[in-house]
Amino acid sequence: MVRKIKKGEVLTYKEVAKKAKNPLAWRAVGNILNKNKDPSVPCHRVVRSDKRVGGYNKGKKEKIKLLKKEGVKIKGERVFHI
DNA sequence: CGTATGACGTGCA
DNA sequence: GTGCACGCCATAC
Repeated sequence: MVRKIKKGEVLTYKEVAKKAKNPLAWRAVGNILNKNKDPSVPCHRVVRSDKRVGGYNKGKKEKIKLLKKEGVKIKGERVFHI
């Protein structure tokens, strides 16, 4: 599911879980992503419902940097919802 | 199979 | 805005 996120897209854990199948599994989403450090999965495009970057296996800083590079506006730890 | 944990979310003070 | 507690699902051991 996360793999389907295109460049510049920013979905929340809830949205991902919802599209995945279980709208209530958003908690597991982050959990799985964390352990499954798969480069094929742009997990850095998944943010919290608060629009915060959340975390990242390589560090939230890297996550923010990647997002900004892709054209996502980020204010510190905050992400501008598109 | 049961327990513990987490890149979380929501509610309340 | 911040901190605390509770609840939820999937995974790991």
